[in-house]
Amino acid sequence: MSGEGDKPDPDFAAASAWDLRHHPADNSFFYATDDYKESTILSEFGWNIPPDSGGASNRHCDFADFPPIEPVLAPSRADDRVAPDAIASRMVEASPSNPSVSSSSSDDPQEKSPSAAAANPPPESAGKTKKKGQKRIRQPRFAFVTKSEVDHLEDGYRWRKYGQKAVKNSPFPRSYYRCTNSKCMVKKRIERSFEDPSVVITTYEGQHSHYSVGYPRGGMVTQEAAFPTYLTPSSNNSPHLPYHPRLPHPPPSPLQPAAGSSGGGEPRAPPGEGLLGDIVPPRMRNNGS
DNA sequence: CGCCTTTGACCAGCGC
DNA sequence: GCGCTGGTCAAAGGCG
Repeated sequence: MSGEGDKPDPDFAAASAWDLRHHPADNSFFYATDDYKESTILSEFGWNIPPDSGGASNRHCDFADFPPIEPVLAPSRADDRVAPDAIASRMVEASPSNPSVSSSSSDDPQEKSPSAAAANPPPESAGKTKKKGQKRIRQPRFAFVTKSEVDHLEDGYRWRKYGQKAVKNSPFPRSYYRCTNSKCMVKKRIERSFEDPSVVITTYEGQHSHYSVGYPRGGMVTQEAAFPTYLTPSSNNSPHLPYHPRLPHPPPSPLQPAAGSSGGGEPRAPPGEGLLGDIVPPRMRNNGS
């Protein structure tokens, strides 16, 4: 990372239309843009965003084509006061080739601690993760910056809100959600950017341990049932019928923030709302400096 | 009745 | 050691 913070990343320089956004509360970085060439740029990040997505404010992406989710940004609070440039440098470290990053998962030494069972417990104990005296561990995290009027974006999974906190330096509270699947430990945080209230920052943590969407009342729902209408990336102008993420076979897949889906997600989402739009990938590619 | 959100309290980690 | 902040728990209430 040395030196990365004081000179522009070639990729960043090329992507002049990108707007660096720093999420101070979590110390995460995002690149947001309205330029359609982002798809090309995103591909370099390992994200496959459909080029034609019907407008910057209602964009979807095909997460199913994503490579295995890589760890992320979001260093701990300890870095809160680090200058943005320095943080950007840390992001470079947050790559597979730099497992030293705190957010790394599989090789996180903390997983060997007793608390590992708490944060990554066996299925039968999922849901009751935190006990007094047990240490928290960080699952791999990554975030999306989306432009949406609603905070909670449909992503194909069902979530249960378990907390809300006021965020320092932000007038908007942060909401904490947990996957309702008892075997799934995935969490996500949702908050609005204090810089741009129209921007929703969704941070996923962990990997879904189940294949499809959640389990709506009445039993498990298959993907086909959950997504009766399949919209291709190029035809997803309708906000009512989100693009169906193509889930890989077989499961489980890496944490996949299935783009806009409504089936097993929240009970409902107002038409035109709650869909992942204007998605911006976290910068987690090693820029190979 | 079951699931969900809300909300205050509690805990852990970190900086000073 | 203290204070701050993020993250989580769990009870209570609401809703379909």
